[in-house]
Amino acid sequence: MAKNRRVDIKAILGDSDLRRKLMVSTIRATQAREGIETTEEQADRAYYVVTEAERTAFFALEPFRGGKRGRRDERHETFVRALRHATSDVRHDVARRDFAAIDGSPLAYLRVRIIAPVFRESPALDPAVGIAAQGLATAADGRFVRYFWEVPAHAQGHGRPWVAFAKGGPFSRFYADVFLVVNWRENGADIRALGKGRVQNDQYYFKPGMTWPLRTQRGFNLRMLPEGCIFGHKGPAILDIDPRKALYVLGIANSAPAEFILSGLMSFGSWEVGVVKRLPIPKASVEQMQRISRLTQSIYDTKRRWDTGNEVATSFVCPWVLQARNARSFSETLVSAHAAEEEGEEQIEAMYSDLNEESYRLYGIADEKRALIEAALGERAPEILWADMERRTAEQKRMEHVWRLLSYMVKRVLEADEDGIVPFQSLIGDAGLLDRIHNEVATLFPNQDANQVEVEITNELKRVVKGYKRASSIGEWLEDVFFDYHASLYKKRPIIWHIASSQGRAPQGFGVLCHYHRFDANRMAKLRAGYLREAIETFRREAALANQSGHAEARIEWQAKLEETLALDSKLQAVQEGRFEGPEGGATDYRILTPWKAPEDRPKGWAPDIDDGVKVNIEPLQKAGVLRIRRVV
DNA sequence: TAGGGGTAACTATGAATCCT
DNA sequence: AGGATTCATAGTTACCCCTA
Repeated sequence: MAKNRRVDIKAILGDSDLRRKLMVSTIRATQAREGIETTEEQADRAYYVVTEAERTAFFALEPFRGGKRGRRDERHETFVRALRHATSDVRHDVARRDFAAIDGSPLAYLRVRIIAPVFRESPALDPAVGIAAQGLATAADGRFVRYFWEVPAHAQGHGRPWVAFAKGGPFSRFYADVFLVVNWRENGADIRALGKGRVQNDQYYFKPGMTWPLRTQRGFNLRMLPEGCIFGHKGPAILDIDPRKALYVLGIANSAPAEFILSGLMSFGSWEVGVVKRLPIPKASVEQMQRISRLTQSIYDTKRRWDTGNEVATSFVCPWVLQARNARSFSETLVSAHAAEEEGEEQIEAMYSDLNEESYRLYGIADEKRALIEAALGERAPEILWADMERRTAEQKRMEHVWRLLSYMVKRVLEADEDGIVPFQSLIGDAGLLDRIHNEVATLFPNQDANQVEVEITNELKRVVKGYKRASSIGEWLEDVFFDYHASLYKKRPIIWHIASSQGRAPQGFGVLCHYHRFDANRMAKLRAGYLREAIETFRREAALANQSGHAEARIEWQAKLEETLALDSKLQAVQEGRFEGPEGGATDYRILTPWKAPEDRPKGWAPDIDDGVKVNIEPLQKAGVLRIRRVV
């Protein structure tokens, strides 16, 4: 893709000579387009008048419009009086430089001239093709909103306690995963009971439509809203759309000319409902409509298909590298995953460019005006397939693929495990994590030699790539890198918890991975009485053995592991009991302190309520310092 | 009640700088 | 040199309030 940097506007405007030169030539060019010959001198004089004269007058005539309560329109008279300074509070003289400070203001008049015909010829989105409305505001998102992975799948869906919730989110046109859920027990009884939130337009909840993030600096971006979701105040929606026109509207609204029109309508940095309602939707022939719809559908499909490889998307199937076909080695797999991404991205770029072409045509905007619009829009956010990895190098993407694969294998191991607790080292009757990962490799790469794949994975992990911690083996990666990566992939709401006897990259005497969904009071007891007890006994035995056989160094090593693990056990005991001393919520308060629950309703000891979310439940473990990384939330 | 608006705070990122 | 830390910035979110 060609790199075209934007002109440094600030530098030009900061230099008065440059500014003058630029403006004088622009004035002459603009006049010439209207068929008026202008000499350099004349243009220079005009420039002097509007800039050096320093002030621009604004007249606030709106209050004199009349009409409403049978009052006469007095704007003319007021205007004349204001010219003579006969009235106050009507005329406002504003310094030119203040005016210029408002982003885009120099283009406002131009904008009106360009888009006025569009408004005359095309009906507004609402009510012509659908209705636009704000949605649910919980007023306590921390209490009512979760990432979908935080709550069990069987509790999610329309008619269940947790419902998919579209509330803005990162920039993405056409398609965006709805990765949040909102507590909608008994029709949102808890949210309504709190009384602070706003349950608005709920007759439209669960209907299919489109939604957009209210505030984004990267431009207007509309996406499909699947059936069965609730939409939010800051994630408003367009609903009740004729299904035959839905894709057409989605395509048009995401086009460059639509963004230009919308940005002319917005007064502040929000794509308010009122702004989107007024977007003119051009009339189109059946063929034109089909063409736009086809392009839109293709971009949507491509983006959605890509998301099936994203572990933290609701549509996840398996990571991208496992979707690669016909690869004979792991490194070929990586190459093919990258090729698939590049190909998809090229396709959506091309389709988006076609869509823009078609949209300009439908809006009746010809080349000359189009050039002005494109200049005003500047460089628009490109269509990107792997948005999380925008502006990353091929090396970084390659490493990300490797980490995602390992992450997926850990997830599978934890989900398959009967108690959801997997120790790093093998204990009696329980294979260690590394062995199980090995089995996963064999299962997931049935046509390749598992050992060979592991060697290749290890070679990848050894590479030095910016932003990725180097690891010299899969085991090291699992111990030192996995949890940190998992916590950031899962946006500080990890569901696999790495409990260890030491933090950071220090070698761990003892470590386990626990699946948060199943890590209840019983599993905590089992962790201590089973896994930890067994490790402690082993370390004690080995220390004694080493002592007997005179291996002083080995004895010291086993002794250190033993002490570390005993310390871990006593920290876990504090969490298990919900011990607290000192001030409430202080550093030595190891209770689960659900902020929205009264002290008597909070869990007693380690009895986490999954509905309270990861943030609240992981806190005591973090405080006790039993997690592999110091800070998760 | 619903739409609109202001702004502090948070978060991710990347460059610069410091530390070992 | 490589990692950790700091700082600045842009983009986004949370919270609160106003008004028709």
